[in-house]
Amino acid sequence: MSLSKVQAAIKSAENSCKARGVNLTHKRKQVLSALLQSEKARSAYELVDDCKDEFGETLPPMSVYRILDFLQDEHLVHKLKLANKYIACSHITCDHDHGVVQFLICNNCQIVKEITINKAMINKLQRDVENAGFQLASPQLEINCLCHSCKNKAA
Amino acid sequence: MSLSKVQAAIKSAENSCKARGVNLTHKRKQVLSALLQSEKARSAYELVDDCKDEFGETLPPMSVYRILDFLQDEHLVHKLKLANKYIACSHITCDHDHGVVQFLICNNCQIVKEITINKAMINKLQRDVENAGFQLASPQLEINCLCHSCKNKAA
DNA sequence: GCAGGTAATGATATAATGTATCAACCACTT
DNA sequence: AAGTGGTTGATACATTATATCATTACCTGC
Repeated sequence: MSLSKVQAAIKSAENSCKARGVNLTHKRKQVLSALLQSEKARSAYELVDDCKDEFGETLPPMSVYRILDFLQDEHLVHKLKLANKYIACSHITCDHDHGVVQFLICNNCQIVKEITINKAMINKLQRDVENAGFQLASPQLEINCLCHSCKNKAA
Repeated sequence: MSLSKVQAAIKSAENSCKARGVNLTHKRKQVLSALLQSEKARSAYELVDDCKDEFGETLPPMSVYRILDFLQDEHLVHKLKLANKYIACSHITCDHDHGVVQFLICNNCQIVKEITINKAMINKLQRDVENAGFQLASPQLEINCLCHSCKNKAA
């Protein structure tokens, strides 16, 4: 993401935090900024390195985990459990309605692509899940995939 | 799963391994058996304990990981990445066509439930994924959920 | 039966990810 | 300035997983 867009996203996140009465501190901004700038999902320890490289901040891993928890509570960051990595929520910069976003995660190189799928489909899935006595944790699925380039390499 | 069903599943696994020219050894059978008997998904280290408790076998974790890799290669076991745990493939005992099985995983207690969903839906998802230049690793999705009892506790 | 090879397992060390706990710091109020 | 709550640091440790080399089991041709 371009630096100017990152700036705008941080600004917007700052506002939404203020509105909710919580504090987007300097270090929380740095972690969020590192995530926004990254093309790929990042692990907590990668974010420690990112903040070191980019801001000269040596955050202990513990703090990064806490900050990630905070950012998740504020819906600014999403954890991809399939990859044990974190990404900035795409809606931060793009608030208009764009269908239901799904995460395609390459099992080989762990690159993440977001696609939108039919809402009717998610609704159907949701009904099936509820009929089984469960409840969808999120309409965003994490989907085990192989990306184009890894698929070709494997062949 | 009842013991007699476990026996039958092991037998069937033995045959399919023989057909493929690989060896379902004693210890591999024990790990598979522990998985089949378990109601829930098990971690590798839990399987170490299971084999100890049940067979008096003290397998080193390294061996369990290798055995799990083998069982996955033979499509006898599936790894749930969302939970970092392993389950026996349901088709081992039940080979007739029963639609597409999906895993519902409770984010709180990690109980796993399998439901079957419409094949048309999976086909549609598959097309969407392929249009994005990706490829489904498996038609079996791992779906972040909350189970009935955890949902009630949370309320 | 046994030398030699391959498959399977053991043992050890270590990496990667994440949590628990208590201490220190900082900002704000009074 | 002292108290208070929120934030961060430091340390220890738990859990999951991999790398590497040694050992054992089994089979095959002789």
